[in-house]
Amino acid sequence: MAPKMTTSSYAVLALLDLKPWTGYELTQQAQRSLRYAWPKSERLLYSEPKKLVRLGLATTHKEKTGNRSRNVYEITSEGREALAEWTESRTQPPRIEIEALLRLLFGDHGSSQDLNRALDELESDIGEHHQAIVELMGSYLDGGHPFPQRTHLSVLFATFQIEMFKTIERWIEFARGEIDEWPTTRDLGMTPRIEHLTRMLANDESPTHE
Amino acid sequence: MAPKMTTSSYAVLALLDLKPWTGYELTQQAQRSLRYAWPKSERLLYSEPKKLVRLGLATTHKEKTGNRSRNVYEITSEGREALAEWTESRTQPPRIEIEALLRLLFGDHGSSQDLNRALDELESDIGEHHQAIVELMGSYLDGGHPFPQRTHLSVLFATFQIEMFKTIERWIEFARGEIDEWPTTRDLGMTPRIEHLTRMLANDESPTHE
DNA sequence: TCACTGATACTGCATGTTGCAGTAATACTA
DNA sequence: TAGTATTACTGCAACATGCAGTATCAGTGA
Repeated sequence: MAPKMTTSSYAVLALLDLKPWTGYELTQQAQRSLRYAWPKSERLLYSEPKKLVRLGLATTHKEKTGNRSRNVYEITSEGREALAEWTESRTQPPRIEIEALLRLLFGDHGSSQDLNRALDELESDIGEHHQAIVELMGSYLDGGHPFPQRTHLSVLFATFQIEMFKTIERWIEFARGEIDEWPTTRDLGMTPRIEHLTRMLANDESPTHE
Repeated sequence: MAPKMTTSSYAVLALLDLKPWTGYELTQQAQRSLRYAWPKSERLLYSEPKKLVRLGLATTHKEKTGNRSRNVYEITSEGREALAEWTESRTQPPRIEIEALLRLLFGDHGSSQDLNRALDELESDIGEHHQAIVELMGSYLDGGHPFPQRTHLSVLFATFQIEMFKTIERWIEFARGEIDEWPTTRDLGMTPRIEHLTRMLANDESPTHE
């Protein structure tokens, strides 16, 4: 049976539309630039271009550096057609996995220290990415974009990430403040403060902007 | 070999710590309440409690309604111990998959109409969830929380979701405004406007709050 | 009362995806 | 010249998803 084109297949195909890449370059590039929109494992990123070749959407040939060879992949015209079809299909709904929030939801199993540690870890994970994006934007100003004519797309995407990261960091601060006021993590229930927050949320207001 | 405890295993175990559930109830409950922190398929949520039983962290027995039986799962004391260990482990880094943003990154393959459609779809997906949370908060005010003594945790988590959804919706508006000014999606590159945005991002400022 | 729809209550299987271990050449550096 | 880091992958077991399939039960309208 012909393998199925997944969103990840199209992501790799879209990269190949920019220029030919080796398998290794694809893994590096995809992890750098697509990580925040479509995070995929190195292993998969090595497999996808092979699938594209099987489907006739890309070609491959080996290049040699001394005694070591690497696979270079190139998009075909069928590949470009497939990309056009992708554009017409419905996007998949977003999917957000944050284990720190799962810990919060079951925060009454542990101490508020445990909860704060989960928040610290989330802050540190987000902070790393946040800083990386800010630095990337600095490098764009110095002409460091690998495809200068595509800068507008990268930058508009980067605004998304910065907004997200700032929102999460602001919420972590807010959450820490709330948890600090809790005498315990367990059986607190609908205190006046929590009722106030619930009422704001039910009116679609932002408690972190008070 | 003993199967490995994944974060999803602990998520189900944490639900079982609240009360015994049937397999079906677990799938429903997990999809409703955990969807935004830890989205998992129905199929997995049927499998996880069986694994917990194999590991001795839960017990199971069948209950009959007429001719139909269902599996009821209950946590064991070993299960409670395992939960305590989970609390001490490092949380996994957050993972965010948004195909609409992937489309934006490769937006120069299609028209600005295609791009706007991707944004519309994202807006509609987010809007659904957004509305559901607001309504859920309304029901909490009417005493509708299934575990009233745990309301504080649900509500603090809900503030996260509301902030996220509002941020994404605000960004979509912003992105539409930017794209509207583009004569084309292709080869725009570093226009003065894009340079202005890049400079703001490099200074860690929010262009959507201008 | 009887057909029909929708919710309950799952299981099996193919396929997609990840993590890890393993292999080996090349480049850099102390 | 030895040791480390980077390049450049592959194989495999295990995790996870989607879909089809099976069967019971509850409620509704004709």
